[in-house]
Amino acid sequence: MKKLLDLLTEEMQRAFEDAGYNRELGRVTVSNRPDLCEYQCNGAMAGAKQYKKAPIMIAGDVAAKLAESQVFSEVVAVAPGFLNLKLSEEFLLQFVKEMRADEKFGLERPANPKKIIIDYGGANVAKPLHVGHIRSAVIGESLKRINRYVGHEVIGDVHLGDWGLQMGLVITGIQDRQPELVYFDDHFTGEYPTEAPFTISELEEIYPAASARSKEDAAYKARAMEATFKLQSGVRGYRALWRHIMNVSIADLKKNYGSLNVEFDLWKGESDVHDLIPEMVDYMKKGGYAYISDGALVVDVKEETDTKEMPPCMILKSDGASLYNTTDLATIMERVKLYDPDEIIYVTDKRQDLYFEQVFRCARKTKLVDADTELKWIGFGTMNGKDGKPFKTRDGGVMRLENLIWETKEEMYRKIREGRQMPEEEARDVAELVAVSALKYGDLSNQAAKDYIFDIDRFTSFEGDTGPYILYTIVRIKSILSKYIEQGGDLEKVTLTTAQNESSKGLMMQLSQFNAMMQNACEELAPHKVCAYIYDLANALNHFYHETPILNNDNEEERNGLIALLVLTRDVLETCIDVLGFRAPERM
RNA sequence: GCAUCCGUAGUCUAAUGGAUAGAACGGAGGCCUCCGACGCCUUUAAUGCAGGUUCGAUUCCUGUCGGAUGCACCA
Repeated sequence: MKKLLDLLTEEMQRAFEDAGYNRELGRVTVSNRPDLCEYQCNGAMAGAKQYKKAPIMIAGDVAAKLAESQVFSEVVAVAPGFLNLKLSEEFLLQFVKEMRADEKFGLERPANPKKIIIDYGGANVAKPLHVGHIRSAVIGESLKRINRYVGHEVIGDVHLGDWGLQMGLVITGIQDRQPELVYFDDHFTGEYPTEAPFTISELEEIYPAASARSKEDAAYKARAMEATFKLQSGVRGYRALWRHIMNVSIADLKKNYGSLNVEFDLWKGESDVHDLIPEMVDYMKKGGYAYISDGALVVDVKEETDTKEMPPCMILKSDGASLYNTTDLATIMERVKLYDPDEIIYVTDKRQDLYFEQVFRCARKTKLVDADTELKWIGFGTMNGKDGKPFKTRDGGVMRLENLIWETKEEMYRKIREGRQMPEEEARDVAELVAVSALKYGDLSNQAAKDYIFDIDRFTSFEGDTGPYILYTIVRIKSILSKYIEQGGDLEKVTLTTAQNESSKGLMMQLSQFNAMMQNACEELAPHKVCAYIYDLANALNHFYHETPILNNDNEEERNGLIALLVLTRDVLETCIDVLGFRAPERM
């Protein structure tokens, strides 16, 4: 189904052509002066030079050709040359009816659906998620859902940090605590226990302790590096222990991500490409791409047009060890081999800008990916505290994601309790849903690249541009609809009718923008556009609700038409929050 | 030092080169015998600075000031 603006533009272009002007001038946009008109066309001004004619004259000529239009109910040429447009109610009704009949509300399916891998999350094994992980998870999840909704095949990969020195540190830490474990007995040949010798909370103590010690104690660090080496070279006991660390840690990560409605299709990590590295390095050497510089193996990625410094992409450190670049490049190689994606999207901190530029250039130069595979990177800004500095706990430490979520839920629970009578258990469940909406909407409503301030009071407020406000609006609609059903109505049997007042027309016009908005949000990888849209839609709904008696309307046909409009609004809102990655309760 | 990104009401945030820069919070005021007032309506206030391109610039270009970030053996 075409986009409303395209239909309006076609009509306008016909008029420009009929009036003897270039049809390309007839582009219609949503009015930015709603007090004057609903839509506008500025083409007459752009054409003034070309035709050596006053813009208002051109606009007048075009307006005359639209006097009988079925699309516009009003076309006025105003100084200096704007065409102010009002939409025909009948035309709008037809459009919204078609939209309602379509499973995806008029969103066009992509001509060539792409296979897209999204690499997001950034979790490390054996380290708890902290607030720094929230943006990648929330933005990545939304991009996955948006692309999937639009019709692409999307694979989300958490891409764990599960193979570096950190694993050696954890293993060494475990060895210190429990040196008697069979995993450290080189002569042990039997089956290793199926039960992990530690819990997640022990694991979470072990890593920071070991990490801190290694920074002061060189001998300890050497032991950790030794352990890392033994793990990577396949020592049986170390691999078995590593497996336990992975299992315990992944179970915990799934729980935490799950509480944010974030789900990954793949739980791959750096370890998965370990065996590919020698092959890749060999390939890069043989291809003449990689050379030794200061002892390290690097690939030059400078281009002549560069204005910024572009250090070479390092493949192996001077001690021969691999690093982040190595596994990321090997992962690209593996992904091409296993999935042959059309596009890979990385969602990371924006500080990694230069790094990904290097990796992408290196992957292209060395032909790990072919020319038509797109590599994209979305860099997001920092989540700051109210002081404008990176978010910290009250005592200045790094806050765990779990605690942030917990605090938000508690705050939400408190607000729900003070505002409504609701059974304890339901209040808890609702608080959870609303808290997730508060966190995610608070994050996603900003452009990803910008830093933003995490303000729990603002995010959890039911007023203003917040997740809870959106949910409130949905719940409000649901409340009327269930009353309608109680009164014997049937939601399956209602049909849209022409707009009965300005506010219902406004709501319909807002609804009609859905397909264009979603397509644009997908192309630009911009969840904040979905947020902006549903905020406007929620406002249009509340305004409409206030102006228009619905259940109290005595005319049955009109009442049903209004109910149909509510159903459509609810469905569109719920579709949008679903792609943002949260859900609405039935009551709140 | 070099480079990248970003500077919009008191705060937070939006705007393919188009009209009087759009919202939110906060401030001021109004609306519940009526479908959820966690709502609605009115009002207050902003493009860091200086140039340039353009009929027209928050948007493009140059300079400048301010902030964030990056500049090969971390991820």
